[in-house]
Amino acid sequence: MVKGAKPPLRIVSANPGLLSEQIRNALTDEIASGGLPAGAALDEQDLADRFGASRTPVREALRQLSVSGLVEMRPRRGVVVTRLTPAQIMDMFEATAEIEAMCVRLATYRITPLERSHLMDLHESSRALVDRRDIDAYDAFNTKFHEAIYNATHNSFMAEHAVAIRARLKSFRRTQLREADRIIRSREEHEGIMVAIAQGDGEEASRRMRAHMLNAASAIGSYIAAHSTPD
Amino acid sequence: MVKGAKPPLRIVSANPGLLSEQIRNALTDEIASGGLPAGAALDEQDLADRFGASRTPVREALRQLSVSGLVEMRPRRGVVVTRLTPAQIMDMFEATAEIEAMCVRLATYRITPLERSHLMDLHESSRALVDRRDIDAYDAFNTKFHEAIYNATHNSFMAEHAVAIRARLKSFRRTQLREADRIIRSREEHEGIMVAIAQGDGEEASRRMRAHMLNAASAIGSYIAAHSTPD
DNA sequence: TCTCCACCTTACGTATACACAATTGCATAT
DNA sequence: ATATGCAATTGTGTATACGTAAGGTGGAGA
Repeated sequence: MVKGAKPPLRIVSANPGLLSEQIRNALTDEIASGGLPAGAALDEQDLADRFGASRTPVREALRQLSVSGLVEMRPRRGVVVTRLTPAQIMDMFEATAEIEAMCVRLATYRITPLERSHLMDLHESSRALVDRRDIDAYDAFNTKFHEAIYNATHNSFMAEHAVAIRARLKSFRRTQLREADRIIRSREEHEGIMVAIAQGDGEEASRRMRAHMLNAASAIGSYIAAHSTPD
Repeated sequence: MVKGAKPPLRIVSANPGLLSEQIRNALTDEIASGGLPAGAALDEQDLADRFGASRTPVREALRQLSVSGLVEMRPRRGVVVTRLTPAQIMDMFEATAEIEAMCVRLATYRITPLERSHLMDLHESSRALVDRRDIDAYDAFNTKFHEAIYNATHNSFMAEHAVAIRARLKSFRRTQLREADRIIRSREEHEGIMVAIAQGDGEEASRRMRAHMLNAASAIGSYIAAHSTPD
């Protein structure tokens, strides 16, 4: 392996796969995390330079992101990170609330004992995070909690869609947990949902989930209204 | 304005727009209509030749279709029209039923008098189509009927998603109407939904819509089971 | 006759080149 | 000084070229 001094081809954990896919994932993360703020112009050549690639894979990544709605393409006028109006954001939160409510209703009727046990463990684990006010960890837990519910619907199409929509709202959801004591109320609401699931009352779980999501939405509603660009 | 003889900017009905977009729309139609059956291999050069274009716009169209789930891309192994398992199809129909039920519940509470009037006219117009057993016309009406309900949610995000999912299932839905008398029962179910909407009973409208969609699903369930490839 | 390996063909992934539309800046006229 | 039109520049849209991985085919060995 003496000649192995060549660049180690770092197929270490996950092979590089398609360049366009790497770029797509990187851009998705940057947009979701707010690194690329809404309205930011995405110059193809700039991005190509940044990723050390040519424009072709960059273009393909941008085309794919436009289908997901993360970016907007104006023909011949470039690509920008989608800038959502407060009304659009609220529409998305409402849709999310309804979809989550739907998922938890189905999940209540279909969850397996093993899945329910896992979900309860997950919920229990969040107590420590709330006590520590560890917002980042709670946010990560929150995603796992909700995804566990999606999977318990045993409808992979629905689960995938729910995950996609949730990811789409990621950047907005994080701000909401910083609202005073929202994290505490969030866990209390989860508690109520868990009780309803344990009782096998899908309708009640559904109502509680909808309220939970709408609470989260209104927690950031004022934030959005206050910080929305006054264009 | 004599010099106004300049080219009239022909944004008349639809300017040609982007080549990749034209190709994407064409492929979407062909897949939805069954012209390109599930499992069909999509050779980039072949498609490029067919559309009189180069591979670049074809590739971009295919990348976009893969995000919508209409085609599957295996890196370095080509693109094929997505072949859904019966289980996946049923998952999609169930999800559609739930989403439609959600939409009609919201729509019942939010529909404007004008929209309700339009919806009733639309429903009334379907009687003649059923009498004539005009399946193609009824299918077209059906799409308008359901989309009118989506729009009545006054949540554009939800409406767009519902339209997208409905389009995704188009090729399956059409077969179902050919089932004996399904078209008659379909209209009867619409009737029940309209009554619930008129009474302002969103929950009832929701239940009826779910049943309506699940009836449609099971109407083709046996068809799918009978015709599914025995791989 | 079956299996395995090497070679070849095909077509995908990426890079690069070119054409043209849109925007921007400046000059000119009102 | 403001508005309007022209020109230059920038960057997108499409075409083409090239490297290479995946799959097929033929031959050789068992």
